[in-house]
Amino acid sequence: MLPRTHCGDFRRLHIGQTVRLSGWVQTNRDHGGVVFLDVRDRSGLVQVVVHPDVAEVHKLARSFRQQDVIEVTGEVIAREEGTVNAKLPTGEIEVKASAIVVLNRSETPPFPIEDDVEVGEQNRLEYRYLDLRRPKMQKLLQLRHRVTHAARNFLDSQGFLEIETPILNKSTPEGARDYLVPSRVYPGSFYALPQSPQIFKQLLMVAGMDRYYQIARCFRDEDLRADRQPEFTQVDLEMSFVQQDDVMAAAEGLLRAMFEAGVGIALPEVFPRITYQEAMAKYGVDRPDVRFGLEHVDITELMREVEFKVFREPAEKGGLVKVMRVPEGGQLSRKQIDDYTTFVAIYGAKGLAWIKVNDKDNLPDGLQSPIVKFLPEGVLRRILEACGAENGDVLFFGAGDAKIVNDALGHLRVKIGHDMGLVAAGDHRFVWVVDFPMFGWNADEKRLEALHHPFTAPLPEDMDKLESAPLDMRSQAYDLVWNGTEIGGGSIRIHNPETQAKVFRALGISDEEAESKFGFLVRALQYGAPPHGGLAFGLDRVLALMGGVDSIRDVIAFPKTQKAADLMCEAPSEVTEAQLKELGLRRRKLASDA
RNA sequence: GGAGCGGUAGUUCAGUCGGUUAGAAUGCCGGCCUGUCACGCCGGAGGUCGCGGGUUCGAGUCCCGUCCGCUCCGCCA
Repeated sequence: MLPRTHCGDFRRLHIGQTVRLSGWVQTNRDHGGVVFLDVRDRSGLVQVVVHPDVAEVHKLARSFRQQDVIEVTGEVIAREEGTVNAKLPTGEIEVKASAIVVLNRSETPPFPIEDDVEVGEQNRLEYRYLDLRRPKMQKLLQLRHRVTHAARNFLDSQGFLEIETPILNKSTPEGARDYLVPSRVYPGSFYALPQSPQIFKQLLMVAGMDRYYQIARCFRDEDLRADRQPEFTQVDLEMSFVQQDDVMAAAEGLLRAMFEAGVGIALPEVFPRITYQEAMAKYGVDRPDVRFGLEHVDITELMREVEFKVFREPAEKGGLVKVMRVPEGGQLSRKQIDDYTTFVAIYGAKGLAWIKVNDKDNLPDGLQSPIVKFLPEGVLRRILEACGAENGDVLFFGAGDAKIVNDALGHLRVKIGHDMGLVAAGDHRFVWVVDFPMFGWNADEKRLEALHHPFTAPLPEDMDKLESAPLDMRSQAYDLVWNGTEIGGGSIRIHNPETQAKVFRALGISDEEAESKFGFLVRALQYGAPPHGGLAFGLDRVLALMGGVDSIRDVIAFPKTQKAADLMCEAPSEVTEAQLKELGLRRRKLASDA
């Protein structure tokens, strides 16, 4: 029996060699005398030629349809570098078939199994096994394999142990909504699927495992986006006896290995860092895209004295006034500016003030703007100086609540950066964002909440602010940002029980509550927990960016829709009355039951 | 919870101001063609215009509701 040859292995073949290929019939063209079969497997496409003089094979070959599965035995009669036919767009090899075995027939597929054919998402997801047969999807899953394989190799080489943690967990408060699994043995009680292996990896550090990693599935029952699925994968790691720099260095090494394997690009040894505060000030977001400028300038102080209420009131009442200079933005049409105004409204901005700088040495007449008449000449001059305006620029202003101003101008900055072609193709910029605030303010519940998670260690020098000024406290948390997308994040954890108790109290978690919800962690910290910290990469996001696709669905073999449904197997689905009864649950009364 | 876009042949789409029998491309089926490779030529089949209701002499088209897909806001420690 001949060894099977992958279509993509044709470079190893030589003319005259007898080969056996198997795969799917991509096209079948019959030209009266000769049948041309394009046969594809995951590694490539070859053209098989069946001559009428091979009678029984010829008759069979004519009957094939798209996606029939066949096995062909034949002689290699041409290669691209060969002599017979120099142009073979279907592959670089031509095989003259002497025998064909039909392994299976196929229905006509519901959509073409080809790249560059627009197919609706609904069809792709319902027939995912056919969608995945397309070469592009094959390549994306191959990319995923290479990257995870490289991650495992790298982490293994650094002494990390791959350890699995439970999928059935205790539900914890805080954080995302849990997916719940009812317990049969304890009717009325539930497990929760892990939002991340966070607590378990900390317990593994207490357990002396020193360096842990896991390519971990995580579950969050929240509304979805192009970059958010109900279940997703993290490359999760944790290290003992380390400080922030050690974790970041390990993460940089890991990412370098993943990048090299995934896209063959060598990343720098060390990634630049920016503080959270600086990121928010310059870019309005905690995940800055640093491939282009358009930085923000805070002019709140300048606005305290002006008459213009729209700018003065935020300055007086703890809000924010920012300007973003767009070089050469003076060419923007009124319609484009109106579109940007509509755009910032998404983020709650009530308007978008602008000034076109026609002649900066002639104030105020050299400025074209609906708001110039409200601002004194001296203030205008200082605004222009503050942002370094030149003739031909446009300045956009945001004024109001700090979050809204930052959201609006932050997103506007990215949009204009793309619209004006400031983003160079193939440019990859990584930046660490460090010194995150320890807490955020939950206005609805009127309490502090953990910005990262409640186990994150504060910066030691900020510890004394815990009672006096908790919102000014910074943590030892860090995020890694790639071209404006957060691809990973982590922190140094709290490793002594006293500090952990203080942080719980600051978060409004009573000692009793802490005991009932995190008691096992607190108890573990009491038994000599080593200093530790770690990080997790969002694998799906990393792969989507590497693969140049817009949605993480394209790098997940069997993803779900925006409403968290699996269109292929029709999950979720109702279960039988008997199953529910065993769980002590009752079927929800449906309108159709009435 | 909210905003926007979409749903018409197997697929991707067009369908004007509400007006005759809802079209195109591709795929599919049949026939022809001795080297094709987006092959070509001839013929054919294929439609619950997402679903329900309303307005109208008349609805793919207008209105209301609803379901599904996508993008975004909220949400996502």
